[in-house]
Amino acid sequence: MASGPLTPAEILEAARKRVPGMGIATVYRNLKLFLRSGLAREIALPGSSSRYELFNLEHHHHFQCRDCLQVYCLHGCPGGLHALTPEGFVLEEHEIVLYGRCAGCNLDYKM
Amino acid sequence: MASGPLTPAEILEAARKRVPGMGIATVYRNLKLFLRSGLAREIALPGSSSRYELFNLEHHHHFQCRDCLQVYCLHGCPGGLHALTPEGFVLEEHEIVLYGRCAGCNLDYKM
DNA sequence: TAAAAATTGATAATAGCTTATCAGTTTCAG
DNA sequence: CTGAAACTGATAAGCTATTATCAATTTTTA
Repeated sequence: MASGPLTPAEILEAARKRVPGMGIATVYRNLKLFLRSGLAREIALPGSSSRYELFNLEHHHHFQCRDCLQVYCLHGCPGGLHALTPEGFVLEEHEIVLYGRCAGCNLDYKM
Repeated sequence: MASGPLTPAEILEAARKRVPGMGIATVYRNLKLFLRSGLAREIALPGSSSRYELFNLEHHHHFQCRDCLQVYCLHGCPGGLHALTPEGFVLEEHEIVLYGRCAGCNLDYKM
């Protein structure tokens, strides 16, 4: 299980550990099917190409380390987002991304 | 004042109302300066190119309409994000994006 | 005001990601 | 088996967004 959503290139790299010789086209092809059928969703972050994750996971959010750029899944959700929604708007979904420094990079920094 | 963060193309379009003949290169050039000096920040959303907004605004978040794709600024912040941050991680910033239907599109839908 | 430096718009070039193509292979129904 | 349909990997092609280039113009400096 991945620690967070993956870019197509990362998906390819991971898949090749089980299916050596897989091509990037297959990744994009299946990704598109997964997205269309609602099995996966796209997470866009500044500075890199979109990442994707399976949509059968518990509702959660993400943390990107400013140092190693790794994206981690978090547990839980602060809630209270309806309070931000303007009059007349309908809130359907939301995405929260935290930015900072992960434990590993934070440690490196101190040494 | 814009209702939300703009793509480079939208920035160009807006700027040309005041400075006709401005080129896209100038937009990117100045955007890069703004970003480097911390005057502007980048908002990435799935499906479109990054949007940018001035960073001298009150802390706030965004709402994208699934219908017209317009991005709106919201007021306020739910807080409580430190509770999501794993042990050993350092939280520096965060971004919240709500998705749904804006008042205008919601109205159209009902008619 | 003259020369140097900085900025501009147009557009060519680049870069990166995504899709299309195609021949070879696999799957599967009959 | 057997033929049709679906799928595959490699790679060419396409597409967008961004950057580099360059001559012309504007601004700055002394």
